[in-house]
Amino acid sequence: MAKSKKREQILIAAAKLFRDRGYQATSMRDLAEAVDLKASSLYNHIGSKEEMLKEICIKNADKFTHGMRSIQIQNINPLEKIKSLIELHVGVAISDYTSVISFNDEWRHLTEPSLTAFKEKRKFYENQFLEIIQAGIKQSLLKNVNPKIILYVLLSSTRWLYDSNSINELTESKAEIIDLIVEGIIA
Amino acid sequence: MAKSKKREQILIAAAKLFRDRGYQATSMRDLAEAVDLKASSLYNHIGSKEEMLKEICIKNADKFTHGMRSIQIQNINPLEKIKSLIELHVGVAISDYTSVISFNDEWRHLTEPSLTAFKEKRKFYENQFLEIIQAGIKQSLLKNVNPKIILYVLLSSTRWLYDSNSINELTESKAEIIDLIVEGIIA
DNA sequence: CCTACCGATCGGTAGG
DNA sequence: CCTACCGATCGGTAGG
Repeated sequence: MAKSKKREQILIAAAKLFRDRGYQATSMRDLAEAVDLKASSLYNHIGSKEEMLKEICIKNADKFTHGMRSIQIQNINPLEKIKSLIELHVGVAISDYTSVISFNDEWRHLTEPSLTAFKEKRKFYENQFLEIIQAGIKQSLLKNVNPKIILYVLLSSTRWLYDSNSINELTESKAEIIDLIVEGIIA
Repeated sequence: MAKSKKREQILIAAAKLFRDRGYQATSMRDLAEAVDLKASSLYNHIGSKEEMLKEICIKNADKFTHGMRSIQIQNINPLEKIKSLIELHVGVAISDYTSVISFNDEWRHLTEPSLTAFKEKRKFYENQFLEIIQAGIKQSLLKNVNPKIILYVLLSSTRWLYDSNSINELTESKAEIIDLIVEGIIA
């Protein structure tokens, strides 16, 4: 097997273990076993345990950054942009639900300078999101509520998608999920 | 200091460390230092590291179970019950945001039989919640959407409250938060 | 409540 | 890619 292929396999197994047990509770020996290797052999493919976490976190952060960029340049109103952003979140969660949890919960185990780099990426994304919300309020498209509250409610409301065991049965419900979050639950 | 008082102090410090660093990344030596003790002395007050996690998780689970019970017996329609439940979630998060994160994220580090006991408590709560949602749909108070999706969106939409640094500035916004979740973000 | 210490396990390296 | 091994750290105990 090509070296990069094996590396890819290791990263996928790592993301899975990080999701199931958490970063700290995953040992390099666990990971080695999952890819049929001895622990020491992992280091022919990866630099360190943290390097894998960093790669998973940054890769996911970039998905959101790129999604944001392509939404921002569209000629649609802030409310439509928000709907697209929620769709982005649902889409990323569904397409790669093993690694998106590291992005959400395990990033705090990064050490400097990766930690700051990650947090800045995230902050940048949230600020862009916030600007869209503020524009939406200004145009009376959104309720005149503290924009940060709207942001946090929106960001968290898709956070069940990747630790639900029922993710498979729900992937076709994207439109319903967006509708619930945007328009509420009332009939 | 009375023995139970010190124990209480240890549990509060533990909840804080579990929230900030995660259960696995918190060592008994870290915890000891936080309460001005040597690691071995902790064991005069607590049985084990996991016992503390269990206590924190179960204590929080009980808050939700009790809240659910008092809401269920009220003579109000399903939609009003759901609003009360969201208020319960916001209230618990605000009143004890250091330990509610263990309840949400760190419980998976429990071992048997505590793990099953916890999961059953949680399942029971979710089932009760689900029944209220189903009744709401039946009475055409709620959108006719997969009730599980509604449940998960509701449960996750308050999950930002305890890892936000801005929790203090938002505690007065309880009504706005509930309104956003129930009625959506559109003006 | 402390000092002293236990076996187990950790991430990672040396050397081939 | 493996065997063999490193120092560090872990949760927890003995004994006073």
